[in-house]
Amino acid sequence: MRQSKLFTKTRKEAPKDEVAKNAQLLIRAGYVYKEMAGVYAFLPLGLRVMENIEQIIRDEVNAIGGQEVSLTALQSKALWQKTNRWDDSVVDNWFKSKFQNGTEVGLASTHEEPLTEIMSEYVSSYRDLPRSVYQFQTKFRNEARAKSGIMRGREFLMKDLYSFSRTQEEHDSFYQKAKQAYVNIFARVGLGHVTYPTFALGGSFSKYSEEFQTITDAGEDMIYVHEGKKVAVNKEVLEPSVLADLGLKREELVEKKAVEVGNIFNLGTKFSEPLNLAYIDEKGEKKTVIMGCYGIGLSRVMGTIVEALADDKGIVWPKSVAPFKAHLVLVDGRGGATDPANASRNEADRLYAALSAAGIEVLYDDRETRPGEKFADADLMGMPYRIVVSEKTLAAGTYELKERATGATSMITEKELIQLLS
RNA sequence: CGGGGCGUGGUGUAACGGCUAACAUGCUUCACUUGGGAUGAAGUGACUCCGGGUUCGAAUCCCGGCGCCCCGACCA
Repeated sequence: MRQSKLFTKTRKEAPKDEVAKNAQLLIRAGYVYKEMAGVYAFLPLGLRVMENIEQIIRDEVNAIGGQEVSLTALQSKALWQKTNRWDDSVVDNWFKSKFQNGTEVGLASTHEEPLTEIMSEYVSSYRDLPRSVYQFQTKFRNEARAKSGIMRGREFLMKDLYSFSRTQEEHDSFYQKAKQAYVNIFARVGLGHVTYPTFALGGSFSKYSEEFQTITDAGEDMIYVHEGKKVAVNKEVLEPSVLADLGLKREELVEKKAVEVGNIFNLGTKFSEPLNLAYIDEKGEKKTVIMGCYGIGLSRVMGTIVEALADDKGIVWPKSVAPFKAHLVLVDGRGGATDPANASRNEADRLYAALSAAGIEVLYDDRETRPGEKFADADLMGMPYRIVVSEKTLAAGTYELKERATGATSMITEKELIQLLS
């Protein structure tokens, strides 16, 4: 994409009303737009990042048999009353509204109820199980206090996966697969080295739940990390009995600030019981379905990547999620865009066309501005590679390649470039 | 929801109760310049968050609202 055509622009200064690094950088670089506290719009570059994260998650969840759906944001009061989760004294972050005829509705903050209801329509025999179903959905939570930029919003995109099993053993087996999928996902989005499966408070059906926590100062949680075993324990369950249970020694654990990027809950029959999700087994007996739920906040993951990897110059995207793998930067020759004999511009145009023809999408900074501004913008926007075309590189017959994460530069031919970016 | 801070051109800031609300940046035009946010010139752009009040006079003081940020509580 030609940067001169991109409707967003970068800003030199951070907005006054943001303190969080993720929001400051994402707004400065034109990835997101703040609508109100805890509510952000995703602009072209930001949407591309979000879609990349989404695709990685989709890959991994499909690989363990997840079936994708899209449930509704509007929820009926009657359904949530069946599980006693409609009342504001029980769930205090509902956004509620009414139809014109007075019927009360809510905006979903999670989807256990509606999906369990749907499954009960289709599950009746042991032959119908196990199943796992997931979606990417905008969740609405009326947080008392939105904070930390896009990391804790009132409206945010979440992947929520739910599993339906016949027995505890069957559930446990899926649980392990889901956990491994999460490990893969966080590795692929570039957070593997700072993300730990973490034991936390369980729900009503298990001793612990598991969270995936990413180490960053922007985090809200305190966790205790065991580097060797690559696991951690949330402060909320850091007790001698728990440690003994997990085979961990307190002195081997290091305290770190972290943000919860994913979680896994054993739900047991908490929802299947009241909503009547059951099956008839081989012996003709009626059994209640065992459930689990597995969430990942995509916008939070995006914010966490910025927090964890950015440097003082700006964002540093992992290749897997970057809106574009490379930022092609033209250092203009004399005459700018209007000079047909501007060799640098002609060559950059040609290279851009050649890359496009090879199926490689890059962000092409063809603007008529000075090099310093372009380099600063490229650093801020954070594409993994920066390719410079200038009179200098023209004379050398190669291009300059700079890696955003390391700052390493090298000269590279067109052929090598196509290979690198394919 | 408790506590604290803050609302001024698009953005970031300044302005003793007193001149036409200043500076920087952005944007437009011209000149010059082209490897790390250049330079000069000319333009553009603000009911100082909203509503009341005090005062000869309010961006500034007072009251009420709304919004934003931070700490805490909360966080399926």
